Amino acid sequence: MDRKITIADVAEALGVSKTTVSRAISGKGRIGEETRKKVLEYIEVTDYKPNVIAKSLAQSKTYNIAMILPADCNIAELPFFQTCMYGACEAAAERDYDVLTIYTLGNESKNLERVLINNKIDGIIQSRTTVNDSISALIAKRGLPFVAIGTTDDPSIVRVDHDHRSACRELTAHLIASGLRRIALIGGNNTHMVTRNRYRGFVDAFKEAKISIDPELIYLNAEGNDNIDEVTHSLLVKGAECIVCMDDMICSRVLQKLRRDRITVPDHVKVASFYNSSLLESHIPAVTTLEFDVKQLGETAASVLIDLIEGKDVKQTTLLPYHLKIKETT
Amino acid sequence: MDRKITIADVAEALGVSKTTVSRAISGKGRIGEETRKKVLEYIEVTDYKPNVIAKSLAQSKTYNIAMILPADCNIAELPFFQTCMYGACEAAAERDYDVLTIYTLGNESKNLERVLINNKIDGIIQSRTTVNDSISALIAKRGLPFVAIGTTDDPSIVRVDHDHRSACRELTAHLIASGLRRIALIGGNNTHMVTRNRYRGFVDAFKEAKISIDPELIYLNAEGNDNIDEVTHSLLVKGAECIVCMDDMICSRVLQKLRRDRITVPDHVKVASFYNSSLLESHIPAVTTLEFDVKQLGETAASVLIDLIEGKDVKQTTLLPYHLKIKETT
DNA sequence: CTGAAAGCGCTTACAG
DNA sequence: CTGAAAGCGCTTACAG
Repeated sequence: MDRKITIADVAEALGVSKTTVSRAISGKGRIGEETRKKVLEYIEVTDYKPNVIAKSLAQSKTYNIAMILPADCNIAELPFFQTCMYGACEAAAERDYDVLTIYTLGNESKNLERVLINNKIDGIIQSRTTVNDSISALIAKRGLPFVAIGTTDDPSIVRVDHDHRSACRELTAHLIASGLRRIALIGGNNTHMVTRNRYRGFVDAFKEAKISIDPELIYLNAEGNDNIDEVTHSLLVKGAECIVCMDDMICSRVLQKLRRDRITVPDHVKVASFYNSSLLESHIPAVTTLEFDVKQLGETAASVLIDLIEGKDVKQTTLLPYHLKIKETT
Repeated sequence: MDRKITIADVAEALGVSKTTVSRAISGKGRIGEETRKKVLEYIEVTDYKPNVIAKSLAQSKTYNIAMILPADCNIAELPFFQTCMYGACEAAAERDYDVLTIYTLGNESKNLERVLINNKIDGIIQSRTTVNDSISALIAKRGLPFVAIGTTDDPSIVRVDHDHRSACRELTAHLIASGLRRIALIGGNNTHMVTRNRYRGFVDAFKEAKISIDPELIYLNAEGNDNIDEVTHSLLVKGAECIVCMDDMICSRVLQKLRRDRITVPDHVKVASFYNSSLLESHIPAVTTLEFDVKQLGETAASVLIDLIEGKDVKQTTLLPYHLKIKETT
């Protein structure tokens, strides 16, 4: 491979200064239309590509963003994070940024700190927010542009999310409207903000309908298969007419348990999920769920972050739409 | 945030040259023990961290590697890629490298090309190899250090993989040894090298046992749930005594189909899988599978790649071990 | 509108 | 063993 052509080569070949070439490329600073065209044409022909590292050093910018991913997510959450990541990469590439991945385990953040110290990124996307989020706090302290996917305690943090609360309210309201009263809820890890949001939406719908919730029918932090089996069983004993699952992992386990116990859906009991991943995709009967465009979520997060990095105005909160899919299980 | 301290600051504070400070940190070049200690101590106390971008420019190195991930993998493969990626990130961080993600869709590679052009990486890990891999070819042409996870056509490519062929041979041999003869095989996408390798191992075991394979019992490219249901059904009709599944997605679908049809495992038919993900984790009865340490695979790939980048000698092929888990389904 | 020059913060022959 | 200086390839006040 022959030596890469540099801005100096271009300048010399064209008989102009490096400054001029730089301006033609960046579009910053005054420059004659003639000159600009000449330069742009030449770099097009010669396929000159500026060295991003040199640009980084001169501008103190890396054109990299980081995505923080939980190393300890369960298998059902994987498609979410992966799709988010995919969307973020696509949107970043569109603006000539790359994304580097940082895994965090619980509140441990040594990899994040390494990357921050090494100045390898211009901004960060956090893919999941938790209660008392020490990771968010760490980033905020560094003053690096930062976007959280999800809900945060700290109102100053820019965030992007699906409108889980409204979505879950709407699904629940639909169930209530269809005559159901004893609606049970099984939710996952309650330190995740998303769990809390979904729960709030559930509560909202009951409040609006002026019906009180039977606390006996609410189970949060129901992780692990055995636990879910037990919960499902006891909900039926307590006369639940419908079981709403906060995620598809839970839902698919509930459906399995019901099938094993020969309890038919929707005849004996209705089932719905607050999420719609490929886990439930081909389930028969089709499951009533909420549908969110996760790739779009990742794209939006990256796009908002880059706006932030480039000093544009961004909304503090961007809420993405959802779709309610009413199917056979309810 | 006050201005970051630079190598010049350190040099000045210590009354030495930048050269000396640089040498103390990098360990390259002669330097007095006294001086080195003094410098190291000072940067320890002041928490000086060299600017990686400047280092990059001076050395034409980025301390970034890229991991190529398929954007179109199915949900059952996700844990594999994610765990691989996690392992790679951990191993890279250990040596102060970061990893940036590139998604490719089929043979499309515009994101890869962008990253190559921008000189943002020192090397690449490809997470899955296919037949006639145009991505590999593209990278090889650029002359960038490159490690493939999996098997490649091109023998010059450095690769890291689990020993799928031996593993599948051993599992199959075990089944044969336990008296089974009509052993069926259901495999996935046959343009993936891993599918071919597993198939070869299956064949190896039959050859060794001097038993011929009934081609009627072999199904490759069996993707999609409906397809797998049909295949399962027809295999039973053809008198299969055991169904070996090449991956857990297939296996879990086969088990589901058998359950629906009230066919008991292992009484009526035996079942085994060439892979062991959390998909099958809590299945009852427990499934006979092969076990691979995927995180270790990612770690090894990153570690070999960085060796390659740093000019160390690496083995052309690194094959990682496996474990055969004989359980109740056979 | 254009350019010479300094600067970003490192590394590394070269000389001593 | 140590240092002055040039260089990596850009950007950006500043001057004209």
